Amino acid sequence: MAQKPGIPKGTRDFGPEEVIKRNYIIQTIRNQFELFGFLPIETPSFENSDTLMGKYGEEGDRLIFKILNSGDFLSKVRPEVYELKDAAKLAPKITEKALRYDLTVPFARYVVMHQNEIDLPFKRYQIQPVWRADRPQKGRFREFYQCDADVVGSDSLWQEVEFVQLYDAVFTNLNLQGVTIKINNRKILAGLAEVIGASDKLIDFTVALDKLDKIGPDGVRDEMLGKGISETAIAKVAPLFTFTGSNTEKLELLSDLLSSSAEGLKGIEELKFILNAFEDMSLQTATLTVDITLARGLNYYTGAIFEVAAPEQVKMGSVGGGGRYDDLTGIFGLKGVSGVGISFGLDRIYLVLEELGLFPDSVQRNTQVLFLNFGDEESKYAIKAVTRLRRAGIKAELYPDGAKMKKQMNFANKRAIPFVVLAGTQEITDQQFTLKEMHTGQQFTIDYRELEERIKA
RNA sequence: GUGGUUGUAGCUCAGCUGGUUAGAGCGCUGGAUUGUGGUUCCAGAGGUCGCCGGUUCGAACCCGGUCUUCCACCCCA
Repeated sequence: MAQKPGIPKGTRDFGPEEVIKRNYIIQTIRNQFELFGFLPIETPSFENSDTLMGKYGEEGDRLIFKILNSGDFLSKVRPEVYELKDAAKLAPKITEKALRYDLTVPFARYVVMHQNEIDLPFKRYQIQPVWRADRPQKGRFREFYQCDADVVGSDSLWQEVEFVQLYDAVFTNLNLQGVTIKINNRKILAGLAEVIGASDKLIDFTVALDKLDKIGPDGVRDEMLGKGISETAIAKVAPLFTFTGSNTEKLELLSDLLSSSAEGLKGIEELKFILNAFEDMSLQTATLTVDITLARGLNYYTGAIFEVAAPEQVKMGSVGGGGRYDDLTGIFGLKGVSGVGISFGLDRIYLVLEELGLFPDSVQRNTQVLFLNFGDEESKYAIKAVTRLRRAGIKAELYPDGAKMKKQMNFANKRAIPFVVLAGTQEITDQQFTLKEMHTGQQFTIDYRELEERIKA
């Protein structure tokens, strides 16, 4: 009895057309990464559980795919632990490995393990799949690709400036105009929480603030109240909820609000440095905007926070994110090494480009010429020409079977192959080829030289 | 993880208040056309109605469970 095949929830197969388009995006990103001086690394699909666990917060731990130990793993669990039937206690005993959840933590682990082999500052890029045990939605999968570029070992804010340029360069080269690079600073968020006396509720505060565009000022207020932040405290920062203005105006308002917070003012300074860099150096197609409500990845970011929003007409979550983390490698024992990096969400960029019809025609080009098969003798003649064409850089194929012409022509038609060559006994005698241009239906009987020229043209 | 939603031919979908052998369009295969595709015409193949169980004389249709899809929340690329 044959079983009905299927793939796990949130995973996908990719057909030839999709893979070609995905490769186009990856290649574009990779080109820019290398132009900016990043070097490639790869890390294993799975890590030791304790490398990953606890690095992404409580929510993150839940979303990490754990790998069941091999062998008779249950017999090694102490009976009293097993009897508790507490998944949180039992899991670490029976799942010592877990699938990679992002590329940043494995990179931090890599830096610490290879600290004596790498020269700081170290700029690396990494394009690999990651896995999350999330519930799938549009643009949200359980297996997806991240394309990360990070630099460790430099505190310079010029890195942040370059990452903004890198975002701009990639999206410009993908012909995706109108993306918004949102920037914020964790120190500003911390300063705000400090000023309103809610430093202990920093995460609740920022998570609520992050929802502003979704639930509105009243929604944010309600959520903050619900988390135990007082009415008077909220009133102090309420101007932020409704504030619109230029980047400079936003920073002015923040300077007032944060005048008593050293940390907050430091954050403003950092933000200003980055913005100043773009005063006489413009971006190509992206817009850089300060967004105080941006609070992603709070678990390890300590300075700048980035997020890239797709053009407004596309309903899609962010297509990229990143930020600075002053002490990421500290958890693995290497102190005082700062890192900053960004990530591109390949799968979401794909959906956006598809929706906007931005894949260039050239990425879909496949076989350019198909030689029909009229039998073994004729094929012998054809394959020689096929070989010559391939050596000339032309994608050429010989139909493998001596099937009916209708079938072979149909195949070329469905595959959208622009040229077909017919070479039967007559052509062989004359040392010619009959080239058919599928689009127009025109045919020419010509020699090899002209054949190659016409296909190239 | 919480709440909702979806599933019928390869694809997009019909299928009435439960009632014989479950339909259409497109696609597919063959033929009209033995060296000529796209158009046309003719014929044909293809479904245990997501899966398991229940109610019923009788279930694609009602009920329960489960898987899947999509959506909202949570969170995130």
